[in-house]
Amino acid sequence: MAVSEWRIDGEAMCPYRLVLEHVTSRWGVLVLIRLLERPHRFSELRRAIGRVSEKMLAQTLQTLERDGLVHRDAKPVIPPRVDYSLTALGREAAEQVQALAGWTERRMAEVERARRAYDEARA
Amino acid sequence: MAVSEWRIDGEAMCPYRLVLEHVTSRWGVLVLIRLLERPHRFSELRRAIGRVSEKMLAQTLQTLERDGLVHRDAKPVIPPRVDYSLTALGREAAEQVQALAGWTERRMAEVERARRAYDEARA
DNA sequence: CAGGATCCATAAGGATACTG
DNA sequence: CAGTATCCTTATGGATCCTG
Repeated sequence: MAVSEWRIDGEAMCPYRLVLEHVTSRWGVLVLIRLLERPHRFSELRRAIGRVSEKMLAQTLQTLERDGLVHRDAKPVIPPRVDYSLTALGREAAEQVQALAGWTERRMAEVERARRAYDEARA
Repeated sequence: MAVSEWRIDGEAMCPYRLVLEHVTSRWGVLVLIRLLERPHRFSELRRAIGRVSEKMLAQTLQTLERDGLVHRDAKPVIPPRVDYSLTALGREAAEQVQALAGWTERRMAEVERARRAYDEARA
């Protein structure tokens, strides 16, 4: 399958929304946050994130690489070794994403309180 | 259909990831940014965002309301009038989201340059 | 006008098997 | 090990019709 076929976009959308969707995508968020900590190999990322299929991880990494956020360093050795790291641009994106994720964690208790109130109000 | 059935989550995931997915969801991002500007009625939001179906907009608003980020004010008049606005919590979330969206817009040119380079490299 | 209900197309995502 | 290819299931999202 060509890269262009599995891209998340069906276009016909302002281009910046697309990047936004890439970095805020389910696995994009988690990859960026992990790589902010340090570079990771493919299988390290898989284990660190957990419950991500090889397919989705590969897709996510390729999308982020194409957007210039992630750098892929494939060493020509056997067995293969590929390291992923953030580019300067990717680091900026990851910091924004982490800020949002951090806010979410900090406010989680309030959100859960709101949910209980909402659910009770119509039960 | 019950609210619990269309919720974005299939659970079995750490709860904060869920909130993160709500606020970073395709329409969640756009709704929060619009409401940061000022309160909107349902159909105002539809027009402001563009190309969102009624179903998706309603779903998104309900999810955000349940999470305590959006306040829904339904006036008992005919024809119905419903205003949506941000709660204090929602304003915080929206500001984070807007920061991310702002970064994306500012860096768009760089991302497109990276994409061209990527595509050329394998064409 | 603000949505709920229903039906339908497509896309996201996972499992498995396979390869350099 | 780091993916690709294939098949399959489920979820997302839109169109349409309906109602208070």
